[in-house]
Amino acid sequence: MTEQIPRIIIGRLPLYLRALNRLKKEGYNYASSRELGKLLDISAAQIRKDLSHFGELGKRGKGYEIKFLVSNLNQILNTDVLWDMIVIGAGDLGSGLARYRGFANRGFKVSAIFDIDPSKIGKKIGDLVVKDIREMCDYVAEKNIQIAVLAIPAEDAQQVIDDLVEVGITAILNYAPIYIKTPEGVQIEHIDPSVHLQKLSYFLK
Amino acid sequence: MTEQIPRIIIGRLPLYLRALNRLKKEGYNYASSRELGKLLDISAAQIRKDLSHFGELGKRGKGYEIKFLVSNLNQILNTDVLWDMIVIGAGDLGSGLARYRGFANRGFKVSAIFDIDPSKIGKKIGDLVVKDIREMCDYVAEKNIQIAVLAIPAEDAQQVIDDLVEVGITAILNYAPIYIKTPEGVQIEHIDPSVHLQKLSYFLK
DNA sequence: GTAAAATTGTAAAAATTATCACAATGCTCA
DNA sequence: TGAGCATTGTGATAATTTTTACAATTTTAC
Repeated sequence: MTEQIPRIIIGRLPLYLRALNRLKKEGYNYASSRELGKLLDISAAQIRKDLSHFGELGKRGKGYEIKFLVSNLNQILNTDVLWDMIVIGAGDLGSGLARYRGFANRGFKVSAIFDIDPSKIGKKIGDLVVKDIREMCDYVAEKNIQIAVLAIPAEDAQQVIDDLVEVGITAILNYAPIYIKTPEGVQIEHIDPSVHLQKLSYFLK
Repeated sequence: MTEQIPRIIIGRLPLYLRALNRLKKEGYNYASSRELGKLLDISAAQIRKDLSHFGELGKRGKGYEIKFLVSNLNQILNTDVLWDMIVIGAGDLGSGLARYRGFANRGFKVSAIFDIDPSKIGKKIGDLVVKDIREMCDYVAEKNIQIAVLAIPAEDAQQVIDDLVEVGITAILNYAPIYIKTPEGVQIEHIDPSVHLQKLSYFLK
């Protein structure tokens, strides 16, 4: 890829993928940009333009062959393989993530979960056993893990991130309600339900 | 407010608020747009411009008085009151949300949790007891609830939303991995960890 | 086999969003 | 008290993102 694809476009690709997989499951073989747009509340032109960055993926007069487009999007997003992730924090959220069935068919797998609390270490969560956070760095280095999911209190987040980056983590999904500094080249996404709720409450009353 | 504030600006206000509250806790009384920007990785000019939509909230030469700005942002976002919310779905995620301590000081409170599964109904989660989903509509109508958090499988989401909107819900935080249609005036935000992870995995390898 | 309909891919235009640059103002400190 | 410093608020400008509009192409229906 010679040109740099804007991040805002990358952000929409997973939505296209999700919608396409749903249509596939419902038995469709083709989807037009108009149908897809209606399903996602995104303009058809935008979908076409977004996809056009990655080649001519559609068929004039017919639309996009779902299987083909799904395969292409998975390749673009690097989700044509299964990425091992670690979860840090075995509270309600971390446990939920470790047990979550929804990752597998999206390209991800929780391969270990860590906590600092001795009362949680050794506990079984789904197929996993909570490991001591002191084993975290060795685990990441040894298994060559690239993705970490942070489900720990805000005050511990920066230190843990620093440690993780040191041993090779390059992608972070952060549930701690705090902004975290990462070096160039380490990607981070934030999920804070309160932030979303506050966006919503602006419109209330 | 006569002019319409762009949604993208509204979306940043909760981040400002979160950073300001952190600074306040650390003992600061004033914050400049430059300091705030550094903390959030947002340009100082953008922060100033965003805030300028709501009046002259800063002091030249000094910065923004944190207490004053926090109070203003809370008023703008309607989080100067505590909103009762309901959570639908008492799985790992729903339970985690019901127990989550982080909502209270952000303006929200889980006031009830519902599930369809008889084995979950009646179970205690934190201070709450899981209610039968058949009571959901009456509860919303009677208590005048406006915010619902959806933590149920994708295939059930649209029907539940339709029911909720019918009885007066106007803001939805959706954890179901699916796009959902809502009528004009009903605001919705989506959280799907796989979508975030796929945005990250684009940059891997 | 042909005409009408459907749909993509994409240049150009429009709209939106972010940055720059600086006058205006208040603070700090000798 | 006044000079210098810091910082806001904001027009103007730049960059990015979205929409429009349509030629090119394929499919569909008769």
